[in-house]
Amino acid sequence: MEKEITIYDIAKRLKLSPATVSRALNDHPAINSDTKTLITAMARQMGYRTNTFASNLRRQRTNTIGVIVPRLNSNFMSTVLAGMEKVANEASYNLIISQSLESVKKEIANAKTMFNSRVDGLLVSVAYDTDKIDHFEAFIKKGIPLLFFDRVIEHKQCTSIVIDNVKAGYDAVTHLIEQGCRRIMHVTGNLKRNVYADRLAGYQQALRQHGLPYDESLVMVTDLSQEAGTEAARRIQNMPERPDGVFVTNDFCAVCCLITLKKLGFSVPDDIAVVGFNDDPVSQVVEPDLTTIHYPGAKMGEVAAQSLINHLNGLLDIQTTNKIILHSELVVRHSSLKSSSY
Amino acid sequence: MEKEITIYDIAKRLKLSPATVSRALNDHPAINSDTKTLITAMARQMGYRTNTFASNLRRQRTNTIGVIVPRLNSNFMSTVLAGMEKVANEASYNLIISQSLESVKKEIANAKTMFNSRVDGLLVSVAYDTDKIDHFEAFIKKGIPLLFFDRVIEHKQCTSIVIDNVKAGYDAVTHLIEQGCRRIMHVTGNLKRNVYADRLAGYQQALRQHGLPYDESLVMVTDLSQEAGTEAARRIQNMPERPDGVFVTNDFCAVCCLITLKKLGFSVPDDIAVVGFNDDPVSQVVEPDLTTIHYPGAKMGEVAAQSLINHLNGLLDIQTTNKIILHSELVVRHSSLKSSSY
DNA sequence: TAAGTACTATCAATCGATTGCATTTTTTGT
DNA sequence: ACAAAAAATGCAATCGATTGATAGTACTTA
Repeated sequence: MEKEITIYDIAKRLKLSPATVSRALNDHPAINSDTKTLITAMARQMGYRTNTFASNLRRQRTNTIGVIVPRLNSNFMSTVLAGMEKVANEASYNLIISQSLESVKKEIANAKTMFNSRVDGLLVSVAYDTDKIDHFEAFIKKGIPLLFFDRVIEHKQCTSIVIDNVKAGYDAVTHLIEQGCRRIMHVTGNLKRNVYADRLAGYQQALRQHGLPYDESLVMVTDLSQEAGTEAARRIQNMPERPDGVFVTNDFCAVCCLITLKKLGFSVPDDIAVVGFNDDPVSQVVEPDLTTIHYPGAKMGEVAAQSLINHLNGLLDIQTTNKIILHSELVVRHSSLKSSSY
Repeated sequence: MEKEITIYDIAKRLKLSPATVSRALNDHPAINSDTKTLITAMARQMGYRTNTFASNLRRQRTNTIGVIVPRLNSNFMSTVLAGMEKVANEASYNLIISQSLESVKKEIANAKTMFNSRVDGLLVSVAYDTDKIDHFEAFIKKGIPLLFFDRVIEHKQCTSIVIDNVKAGYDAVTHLIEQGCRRIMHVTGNLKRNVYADRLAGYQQALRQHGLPYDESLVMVTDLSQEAGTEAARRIQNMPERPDGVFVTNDFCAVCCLITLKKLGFSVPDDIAVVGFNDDPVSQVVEPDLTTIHYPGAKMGEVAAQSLINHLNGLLDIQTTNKIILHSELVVRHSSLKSSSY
């Protein structure tokens, strides 16, 4: 455990003032470039490392971005985080990540921690049942930029990063209709969440546009877990008028549904076509492989982090950009291609 | 943007000294409990939040744990991280996460950042081709606890958290042998990494113990990507003496191999049995579902974080516990059950 | 040559919480 | 009621970097 080197040590050694050393290390224009070279060299030689606290204390910023997500361990979310980490790292920001585990209560606690850790900005994808955002008010009041991604909550002071979920839902269902489906079931999540509400809207829009009736009993709100997928398949089996297509807003759930359907003797896609959402790797593994909506996770993470950082660096004002919509697209695979259309 | 409240503001308001306020807020025994109540109440009322930098600057610790992983977005890793986050959060530590993207160079950069951020401790799973750990020496020298998990590097000053990879490999291969396999291929990753080297050792041990020859040409070192799985299947097809079993040390890679094998006309498990590693969700989706080694990711994250935190709180000395081995087990599914044994 | 300009570098205050030591207040025992 | 012990509080230095104001130096320019 050697002693930590400070700018004072460097200053003393070079018979300069700490102020000069500080400025030199920060590449301040008022310092002679020879002096800078000298100081930088000495700093390296002495093994100096800047003390972030002292610096933060003085500057009142942390170079840290907080991230709150429902859960870390989903393919989609970890991909988003990977994208954020990449951008943040390149801009030399640190990322503090915490998960709400889909509970508002934990989300509130996490927000408080982030607030106390004085993150420079916050990236949030809200929990399953969050409906107020009082717990983020503190950030807004203090002018700490707050940016929602994927599961967003509309707020005039916050930017949100999303895909066009209405269009995605519309595309998925239109595709099913074009494959000849006339009775399409929709398995989705909590409709409080924009992502699910919008996809439902897209579903309805597609039906309407193709002259199909909207039957509320075909919409199944679940937690989109694997069990929910299995359950959906069972329910389909027990329906008097069975659907000939199903649009599930989560790949894993869709895959479980698909597998169960097969077990129950249905032929996919001929008896019933299946479309998922997210383009999770599993969608390529299941048989038949799953038609799904490709969701640009890494991109979303990158854009979110980059926008926030640009805002922090004064390059872009988040307040003015209220919404960023990323491109998503339907990936057609075999789970939805009825043989009649080959 | 309101002014930030400090202990000085509270002190002035209550006509006390900042020292007393500080002590009261930290529940110092020398402060009268009535005074404490008074101060706590006032702090809440005024909306005080502690300034972590000032505190850190003074105390020389950060309540932050650094984590360096190869990549965030794998099922296994995100599960580990979820476990870590849970424990850290409960102990009110923050987690700074960064990914090396399997490159030593990035790993070195990340380590430097972590060092400069003065994390209180570091949790590391090394990159694909890391072979020296000079970049962690700084931590060791400074007495900053360093703990490796999963992909570990032996070091007498560091604890490592692993599963018994030799045993896992042994179990997997023994199972294949018991199913009647006599010529077993092994698709694995860089043998510099303990996890792969150990599994290979287990593979060899199982062969030896059952009187089967070790044929080096059956061991295929790859990057364990999905393409590698496909490639492995192709190679199997082109072998003069085809194997009747394959042990792949990664589920996703195994699944791709399995699917390709099927496409090439092999019957799984009858022509060739497949065993994977990790118990990734995909292993239950593929058909036939994949026999694999269940790997306790969340547990590993929890144990790693908890050990580190205990050490930091002086409850446990990391130096003495040199290695923690978690339990893993073989999960038998249909990809390896030859019909003769039904 | 005096004054003006542009560079460089320094001074000293500041960010907010912590803590060893000193001081004041309260309690205890006689 | 008073000294001694115990409890509660205050003082002031400290952690290290930053920065506005200021001073010194060298070089121009009139």
